[in-house]
Amino acid sequence: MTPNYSEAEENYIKNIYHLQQATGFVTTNELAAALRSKPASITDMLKKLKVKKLLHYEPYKEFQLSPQGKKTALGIVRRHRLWEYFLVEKLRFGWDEVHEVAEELEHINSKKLVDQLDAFLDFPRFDPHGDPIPDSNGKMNLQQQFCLTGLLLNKPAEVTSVGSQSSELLELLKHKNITIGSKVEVKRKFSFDQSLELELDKQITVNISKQLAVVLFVRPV
Amino acid sequence: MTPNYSEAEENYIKNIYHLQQATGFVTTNELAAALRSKPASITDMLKKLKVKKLLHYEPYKEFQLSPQGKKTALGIVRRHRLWEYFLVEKLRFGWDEVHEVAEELEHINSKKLVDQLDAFLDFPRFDPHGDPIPDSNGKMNLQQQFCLTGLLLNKPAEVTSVGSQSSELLELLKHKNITIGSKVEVKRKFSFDQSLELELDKQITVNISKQLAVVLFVRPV
DNA sequence: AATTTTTTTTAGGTTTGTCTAAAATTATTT
DNA sequence: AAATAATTTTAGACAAACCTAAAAAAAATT
Repeated sequence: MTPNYSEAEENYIKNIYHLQQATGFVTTNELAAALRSKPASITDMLKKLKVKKLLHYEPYKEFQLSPQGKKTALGIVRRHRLWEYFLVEKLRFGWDEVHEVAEELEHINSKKLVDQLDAFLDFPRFDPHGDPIPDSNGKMNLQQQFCLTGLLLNKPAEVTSVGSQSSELLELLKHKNITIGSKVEVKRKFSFDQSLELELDKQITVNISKQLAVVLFVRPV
Repeated sequence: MTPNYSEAEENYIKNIYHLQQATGFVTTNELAAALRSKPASITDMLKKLKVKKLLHYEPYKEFQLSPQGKKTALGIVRRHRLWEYFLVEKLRFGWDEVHEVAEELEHINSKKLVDQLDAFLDFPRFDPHGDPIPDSNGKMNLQQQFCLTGLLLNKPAEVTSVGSQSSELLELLKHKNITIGSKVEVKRKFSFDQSLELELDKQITVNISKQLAVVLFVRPV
């Protein structure tokens, strides 16, 4: 039925999928940065993915996943997020420790395994980072979430996801006591450096740099 | 600390471990058959495993795992059997469907993942095939089980494990309604073909060929 | 003990996925 | 529009893990 792809191919597909969310297209250099490899290696693989009809690609042009490629990507994202949910809910991982292990688990492509895991977890719709989990047909709940920088003053909201899993970011969030689910309200905006003063869980007040604000996503409550 | 080995290396180590249970030593041809690959490929890898100090090996001689290699093997076996237990107990897999998926899961070597999984499962001591699961130090419960051919007449016993996971064997067991945990009693032994007449679960009577009897293991009850 | 058979190793080749260095193309600047 | 800079591709190499065919060693036969 659906072919099986190598771990390397899957990593390319997954990263192209995430990168093309922004503008619909991805460049060789962008993808090389995301995969921490060299542009020459990217070109090699792009040609292979094109032959396998996973990618729309012409030399020297930007590229994007074909419908086939997108479907494959959604399968990988589904597996990744289900395993993250499992690790946090069942194996008591911290939500900031799951990423690496899920990167390995996501490559095990057994329909029975994944669907039974989904059922065992009671068909969760969002992973521990707040990102939606595709169902077995690849359908995802859209999120009515947006960037913290766009949140109006004194509007109560809830942190739903973070824009990166870098350990630097997670360290900072832990230190500031911000997690998925934290209740926040923007109290002041400083135009000098675009930093924000935030009220956290109706209690303490913290300051947030612009760099941090752009990677925090919230939903009004 | 402990190095990380490739999937291929782990498969070699695991198979050498199982094969050397019989006589303490393994030959190139034996291992090639077990891994469904060619003797020349085996030789290549043996040299690499020797360099990594996982294997005692001299050209043209039989070989066996070093203490390091055995420890590594026990880690792989632990992961394999824990995942098998998880698949059967939590994800409702049949005990005859778990092997392939567990072969993939076993290669994910994260101490936290494996130890938390172990805890989540309540530290099971035996996998669904009746084989003992090593603890986090590599210690296993010895089994007081023996081959069905050695079971005395009219001694009640319980099937604890099977000597192979071949689909042919599993098909036959399913047909005869024999599973791990079945209660059996040997009623007659026919010396002509060394077949056995068995009473199953105090109810029906079935006939078992010698070839089948040698791969069934039991424990007196 | 010499010959034949079997087992194991060596030599050389293939595929996948990576790399560096150089060439080609596209984009930007002057 | 020409020159420069940035991006992308090509060419050629490399490591891992496999293969086939031939050579070497060990085991079994006569």
